[in-house]
Amino acid sequence: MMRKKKISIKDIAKEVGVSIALVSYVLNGLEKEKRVSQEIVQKIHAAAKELNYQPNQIARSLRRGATNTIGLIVADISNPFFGQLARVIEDEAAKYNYTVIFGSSDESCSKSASLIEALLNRQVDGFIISPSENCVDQISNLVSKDFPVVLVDRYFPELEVNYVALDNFQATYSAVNMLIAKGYKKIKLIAYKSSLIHMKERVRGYVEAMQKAGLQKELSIKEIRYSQISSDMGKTIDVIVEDNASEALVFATNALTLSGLYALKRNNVEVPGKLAVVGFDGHEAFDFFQPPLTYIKQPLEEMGKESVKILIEQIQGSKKIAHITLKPNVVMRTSCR
Amino acid sequence: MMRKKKISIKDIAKEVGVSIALVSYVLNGLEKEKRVSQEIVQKIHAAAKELNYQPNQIARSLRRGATNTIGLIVADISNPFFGQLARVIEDEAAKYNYTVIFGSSDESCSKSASLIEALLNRQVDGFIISPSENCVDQISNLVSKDFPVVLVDRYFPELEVNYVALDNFQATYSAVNMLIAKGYKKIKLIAYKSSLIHMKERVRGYVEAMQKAGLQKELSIKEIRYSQISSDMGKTIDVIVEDNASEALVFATNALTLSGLYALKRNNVEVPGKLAVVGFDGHEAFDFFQPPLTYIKQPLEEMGKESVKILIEQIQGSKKIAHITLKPNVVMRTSCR
DNA sequence: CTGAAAGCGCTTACAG
DNA sequence: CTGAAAGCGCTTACAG
Repeated sequence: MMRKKKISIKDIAKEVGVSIALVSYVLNGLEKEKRVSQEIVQKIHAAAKELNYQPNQIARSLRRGATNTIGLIVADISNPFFGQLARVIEDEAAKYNYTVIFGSSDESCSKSASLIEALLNRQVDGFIISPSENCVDQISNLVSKDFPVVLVDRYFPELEVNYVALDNFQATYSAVNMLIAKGYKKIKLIAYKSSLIHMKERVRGYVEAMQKAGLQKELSIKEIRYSQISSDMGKTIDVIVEDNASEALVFATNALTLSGLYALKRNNVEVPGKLAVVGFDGHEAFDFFQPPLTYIKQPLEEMGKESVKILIEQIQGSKKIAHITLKPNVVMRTSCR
Repeated sequence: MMRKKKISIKDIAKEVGVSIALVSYVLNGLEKEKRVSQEIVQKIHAAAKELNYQPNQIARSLRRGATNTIGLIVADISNPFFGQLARVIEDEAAKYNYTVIFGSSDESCSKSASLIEALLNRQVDGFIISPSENCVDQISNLVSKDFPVVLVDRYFPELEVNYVALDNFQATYSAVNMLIAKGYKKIKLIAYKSSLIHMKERVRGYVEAMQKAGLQKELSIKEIRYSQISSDMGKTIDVIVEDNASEALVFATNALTLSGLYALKRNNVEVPGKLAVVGFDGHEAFDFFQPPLTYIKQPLEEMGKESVKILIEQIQGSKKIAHITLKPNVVMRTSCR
C-alpha cells in the first residue's frame, strides 16, 4: 500500500532532541504539572504541528485501559426512532469526547449477544442498549461485572441497572383516558407480542384506564409479532374493519402505527368517522395521513442526553443506579373527534 | 470500580503451562501451520472456554496495525436515507468482520474535518463518506496518503477516488421526460443550492430534458439553502402557488421533497390537478400524501453493499479505483396525471 | 526539569 | 513442536 508511515511521539522526540516522556507530557497538557521548560514546550508543539502529528488512540487506549468509546445497541438503526436517538447520543457523546460504535440487534437475542461480545472485545467503555426480549442474561452479565451500562427505551425491572425510559404506563393511560373523555368506549390496543417491560406497561396503562372507566368488558388487545408485523397487521386491521366492533385504535409503537396506517389506508377506513386512531412516537407519515394523526410523543432528545450523561457518570466510577422515567405527551390532531 | 480483571492470553498460558505464543497461535487457528500438538491445542481451547477468555481487539489492533473498523461519515444519521444506508453498511461490514463507527457532519466542513481526524486517530482502516460541499481538501488529503476511502452518494469528479453514486443525471432526466411525455411543459426543479456533483447532475438532467424537448424557455430552477430548508421552502412554495405559473414540480432530494410536501399541504394545493409532483428517494410520508407520490428511487441496498465491498478491497491493498454508478428508477404513483 | 524503563495485550519473526 | 523476545505507540511511576 505504500502508505506513509504515521508520525509518532518518537519522531517528535527525535526532532526536538528530547525524551518521549516529555513529548507525551506536553501533548497532554501536563507541562505545568511536570514543570517542563517553556522552551521545550514550544519546540514540541512546533514539531508536532510541523510533522502533522496525530495521536494514536489505539495505543493510548491500550495503555490507559479506556477507549473513550460508547457501544450503542438498538433494534434497528434505520428505524427513525432509533436513528434520531442515535443522533442525539452521538452529539452528546462528542461533548464528552466519546465516539460511538453502533449495532442493530433486530430484536434478536443471539445477534445482540454477538454485538455485545464484539463491542466488548473492542473495549468500549460502556454500553447504551435498547435491549431485546429474553436477553436479560446478557445484560445482567454485564451488570454483575460492574460494566457500565444504561438501558434505554426498554429495561428489566428485576435487574438493578440504570435505565432511561418513557413513563410507558402514563403514555397509554393518558391517551386512553383522553379517548374515553371524548366518549369512545370500544377502544382497542394494538401492541407487540412481547414480554418487555415497555410493552407490558403500555398494555397496563390501557387496561387500567379502561377499567377505571368501567369499560373492562370492552377490553380488547391485539398482539402483533415483530417479525411478522406487516402480515399480522394486515390481517388484524382487515378483521377490525370487517367486524366493525371498534370505535378507536391505539397503537403501541411507532412501527406498529406506521404499519397500521398502511392497512387502514388500504381498507379506505374513514378516520375518525369510522375509527379513531392514536399513534405512538411521531413520524412524518403521521402528518400526511388523512387526517393528521393524534399521537403519544416521547421526549427523544432528553432520553438520549440522559442516557449519555448517566453512562459517563458510571464510566467515571459512580456507583449509584439511576432510573429515569420521562413523561410522554399527547399531541392532539384530528384523528379522533 | 472493582471490575474483574480481564483474562488475557497470559492467564491461559499460565493455566495450561505453556508460552503465550502457543496460545496466540491456537486461538488464531494457526495450530496446523505451527504444528502444535493436539494435546496442547485441546487444553488451550478448554482453558480459554473455562476462563471465558475474550481477546482484546485493541491490543491486537495496535500490534497488527489494523482495527477492522470502518469510519462512516454521513450528513445526518437521523435522516432516513442515511439511516437506511448505515444499516446496509453495518450488515455488510459485519460479513467481513468489520464494525462501524459513525459520525454526522451536518453538511459542515469543519465538523466533517474533525470527524475524520477523530476517526483517523481511532485508526479506522478506511472511510465511507458522503462528503459535504467544499470539503474536497479533506478527501484529497486522505487519497494522497493512499488511505482507503470510498465516497457514497456524492463525490468529486476532479478527484481520483472511489465512489458509489446514483446516475443523478439520469434520475432527473428520465423523471422530467416522463412528465413531458405526459404533456407537462412548465416544469420546475426544486434543488439545493450546492456545488456538489450529485446536485449539479440532477440539475443538468432536468435542464437537458427540458432543452431536448424545446422547453428551454420554461426552464425554472429554485435553489434552497440546506441550513434554511424549511423557511426557504415555505416561501418558495407560497410563491409558486400564488404565481400559478408552474404545472409540475420535481424535488431533487428526499429532505426537499418532504419539506415541500409540508408546504404544499399547508397551501392546500391540489395534486396533481393544480400541480404535479415528483419526489426523490422514497419515504413513508410519500405514501400517505394525497395522492401517493410518484418518485425517483435510489437503489440504497446496492449502494451500501458496493461501498463496503470496494472499501474492503482497498483496505486489502487493491490499487484500482472504482467508479460505480447505479441506475435510478421512477416509481409511478398518482401525483402526476 | 528530564530520561530510562516498564507495561497495556497482543502477534510474529527467530532460534532451537 | 515450543519458547523467549521484540515491538505496535502510548502513559506514567520512578529516579535523579
